[in-house]
Amino acid sequence: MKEFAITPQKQSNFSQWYLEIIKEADLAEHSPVRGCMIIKPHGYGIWEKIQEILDKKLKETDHENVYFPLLIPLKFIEKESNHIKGFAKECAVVTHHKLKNIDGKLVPDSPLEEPFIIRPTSETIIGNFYSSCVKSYRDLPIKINQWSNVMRWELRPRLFLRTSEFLWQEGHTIHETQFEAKAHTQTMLDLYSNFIENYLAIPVFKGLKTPDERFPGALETYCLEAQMQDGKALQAATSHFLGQNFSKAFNISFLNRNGQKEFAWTTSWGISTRLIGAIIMSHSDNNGLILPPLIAPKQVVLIPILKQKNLNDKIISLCKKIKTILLEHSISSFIDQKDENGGEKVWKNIKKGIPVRIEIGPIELQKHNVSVSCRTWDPLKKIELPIVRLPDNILLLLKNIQKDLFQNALSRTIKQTISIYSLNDFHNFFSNNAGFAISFWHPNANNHPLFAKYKVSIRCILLSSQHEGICPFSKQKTYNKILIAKAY
RNA sequence: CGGAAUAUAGCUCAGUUUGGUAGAGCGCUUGGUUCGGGAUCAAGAGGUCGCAGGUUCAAAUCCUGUUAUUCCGACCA
Repeated sequence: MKEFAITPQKQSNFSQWYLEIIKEADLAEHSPVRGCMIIKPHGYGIWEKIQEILDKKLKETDHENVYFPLLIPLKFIEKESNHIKGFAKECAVVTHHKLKNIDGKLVPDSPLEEPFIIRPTSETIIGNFYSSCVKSYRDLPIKINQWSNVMRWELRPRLFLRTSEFLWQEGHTIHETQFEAKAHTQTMLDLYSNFIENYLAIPVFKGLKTPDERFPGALETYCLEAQMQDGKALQAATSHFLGQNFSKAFNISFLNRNGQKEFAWTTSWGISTRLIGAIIMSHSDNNGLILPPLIAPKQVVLIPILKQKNLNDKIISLCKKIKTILLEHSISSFIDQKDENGGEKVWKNIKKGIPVRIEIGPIELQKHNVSVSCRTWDPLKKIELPIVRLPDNILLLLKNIQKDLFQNALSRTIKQTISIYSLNDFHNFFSNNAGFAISFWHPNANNHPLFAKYKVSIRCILLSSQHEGICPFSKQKTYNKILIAKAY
């Protein structure tokens, strides 16, 4: 037996380990198109769970789903100057509308009078539409959401973390007042952090992006930053307060309660398939993927052990019965009936990160027991559970796995996060450690050369800071604290 | 988009220096013995060597171009 299922181990080569997890857990593959991935059933199943849970939360908070076109007229992007600056460099452009056959080769034909871009985000096309819908304060607020794909031409793609095409959810809201819009930006940030911590079991820091890292066209960009097992930061969600920038660019105006014309206040916010990368890099080990039960497409795998032909039918029907009983308790499961060697089958399910494994063979049949193992345990450890009250016990195990994964990720994050108060601390920490440093910071502080030296950046200005201190970069008094880290 | 490395069977790789009939292990198929921790024996299938040109009697091997992947940088969610 191999010592570990995954080679290389995460301690020796984290990025290769990450790619190996994706391969061994059968989540996704490269496609013939550079930067675009094929998301396979197990990987897409995780995305569907994310969609299912988040979609419900969005609807509970009075958002409605819509769909806008993939193609956006070029002139829309030109209307907001910061927006152009941010996205012009990474837009795929559609310039022709048919193909011509020349000596067996197809070449683009019939240029479009006005080219389209493939959406990198939809603020512009949505803004354009709502300019004609919004007439009165009575029309507001408008709270919509879109599940879609977007394209941002990437120079260095990585599966799930940075692909040219990715799947996401983009919410857009239009409000009567600045106060309401700002509050909504915060509400969505909170909704995301609850979702990511409680379902994906990933602890996050809430923060505000510095002007350099802001969404192009936003007045404020809020974010959630999570620490991966290698100590690097991954932005897990964003929420933007767009002020009146887009409403002015697209003329979203209304008559207010005093009968005066006013520009609306807008927000946008999103999460993407990148979260799947965050799940992998937060929880997985050298035996493969580990999925938090609340996000696992299948929470339980039932493995029939077919040794004696006369008992096989009984074992299979017991598996089916247990599957039904589990489903009645909202536990998703599947029977792995593939004709494979038992050990190999077990390892495949370990690598895929299925939270709970149940084995049922002649012994279990006789004892009215099942053998149960959790993905977070040693692969060899098994316990016996009676079939009566099985769902309650499984629910408890799933709950414990979910809790343990969050606790592990949290204690690791805490362990790899320190407060620094001087340039010397900065130097000492990053020359020896991977992780997060928290420091006082004054907005007037210049970009200090230490950031470049250690290839770290300001991930965000933390929302939680309350006390006054001295910024080590500018020596000025400040209430701001920043999170400093290497970033994905 | 700059720098470096790689591309040969489903996977991991040898063969390239010195041009001469395409190799191994694992996996796959079939049959046997097995099966409660990545089994084993036997037989078999499977590749115009990333792609396009060029040199040559002859190219996986030499030359030019190109594409993809991995890592580093710049850029970004």
